[in-house]
Amino acid sequence: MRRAATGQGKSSRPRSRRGHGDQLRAEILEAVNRLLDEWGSDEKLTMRAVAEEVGVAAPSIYLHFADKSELVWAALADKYAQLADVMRTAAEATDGGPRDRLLAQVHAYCRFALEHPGHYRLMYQVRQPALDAGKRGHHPSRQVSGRLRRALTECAEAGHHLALPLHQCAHTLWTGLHGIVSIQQTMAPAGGSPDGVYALADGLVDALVSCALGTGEAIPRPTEIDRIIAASVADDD
Amino acid sequence: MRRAATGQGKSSRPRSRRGHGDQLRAEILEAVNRLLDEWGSDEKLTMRAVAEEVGVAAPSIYLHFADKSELVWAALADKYAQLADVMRTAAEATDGGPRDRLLAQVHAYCRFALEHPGHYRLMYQVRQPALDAGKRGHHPSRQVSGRLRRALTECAEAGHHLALPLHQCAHTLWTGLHGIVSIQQTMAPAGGSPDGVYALADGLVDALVSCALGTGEAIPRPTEIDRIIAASVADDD
DNA sequence: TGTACATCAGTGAACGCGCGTTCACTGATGTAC
DNA sequence: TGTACATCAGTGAACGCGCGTTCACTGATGTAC
Repeated sequence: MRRAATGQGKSSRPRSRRGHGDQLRAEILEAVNRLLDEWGSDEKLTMRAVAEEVGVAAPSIYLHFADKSELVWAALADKYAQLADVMRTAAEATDGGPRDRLLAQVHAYCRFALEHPGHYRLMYQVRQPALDAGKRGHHPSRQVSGRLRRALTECAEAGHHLALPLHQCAHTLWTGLHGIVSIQQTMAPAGGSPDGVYALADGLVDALVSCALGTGEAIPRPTEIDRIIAASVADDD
Repeated sequence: MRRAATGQGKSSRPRSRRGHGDQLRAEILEAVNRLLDEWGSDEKLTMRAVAEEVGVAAPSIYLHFADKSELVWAALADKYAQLADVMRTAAEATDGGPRDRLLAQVHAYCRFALEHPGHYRLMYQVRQPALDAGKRGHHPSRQVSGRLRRALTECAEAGHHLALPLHQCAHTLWTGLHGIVSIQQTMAPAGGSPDGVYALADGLVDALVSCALGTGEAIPRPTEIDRIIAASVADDD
């Protein structure tokens, strides 16, 4: 096997220059994300599969990651920020009122989940050990619900009436979207069209944020549960 | 090892009488459900663990089930009906209006999910191969969303205004509850109190079903998405 | 009533697989002198 | 400028484990005669 690059299977990868060993680390993370996107699932995400995708032997991964879970959470670490980013971008690309900007973010959320089911499952349906203890501060998913909360604030300031106190409203919208998306991914026929997801998400927004502009109190008074949610969310971006 | 019943580990089980071989089948299903409840997860649900719980050797399971997935789905088969039943019971035990009965069912749903997280995960977060093709008809989870839909119908008939068309409203309520519950189970600190779940569920109902009794049209006109949902749900009980 | 036999309920041991991970090793590359 | 050497990036082979599943087997029990 002189000519490894021409064989079947993934081609092997040229060894990094001295002092550039860290480059492999980045390539491994890319490979994990590529496989998650390609397969739409983490079921077959094994160390061997990742190594083959990079074009390297499996033990090489351990040069940069202590174990599999460290690898996976490293690959996922910036996904929350990435999701928050596509939401922000979608909002900025909208030239409507604050409610249209909210809808744009909601759609961006759904699109992300539908297009990256593998990542989405890991982000929201698997417990992340690293985060239970370390990294004092909140779960990174707060970046996402935080964006929704701010969009809702803008709606309320513009005169749209919210059906629930601010923080509770944001949390309900977020978990509601998650429910819509995750039921779709679990129950829907595998290849089925996900059009309904967007319509359902729109409906959820309809129920939470009045379409019409009203006068007077736009947000219900905080309740006990709203205060609890607000406290647990305090200082995200 | 004469005295198997006194050793450590699960005690062994007396052999069934002739002609009563099917009794083991029932005991195996009970054991699966017991382990799911005890562990709150299906992670360690192996054929060996089930066999030990019954007090039998692992191959004995294959006398009654072709493979592991057949076993698991057999154990889960009546859980949807069971959930629908606790919801019905909760509604019947309520002496309030239709909205109180709806709330009682919503609470029963949350309680079931919180008390049986292992079952709940399997019911709603794992694809059931047996159901993709076989058993012409709908996914058994329709028994649950069907109950919500009927409770919503009663609310509307009594004059409560629904924020969304009937079927869409029911689906949104159901997926919303699922989102609340599943985010709680994934993100919340392991031992954390689940009180917030009930409050969030109440809020979701508040957003979807007006508290006050109104006059005139109680349900928004069906939309395209509502018709799609209605069609896919047609004839559940 | 006694006995040979078919059948039934269940088992012990092992197979084969895929996985995460370890370990002793290799060969290229920069550096000290 | 040449060369010995330390270091770096990466590997091949294998370990050990747990899993679902198979297979030839056993011993009790009802039944035919």
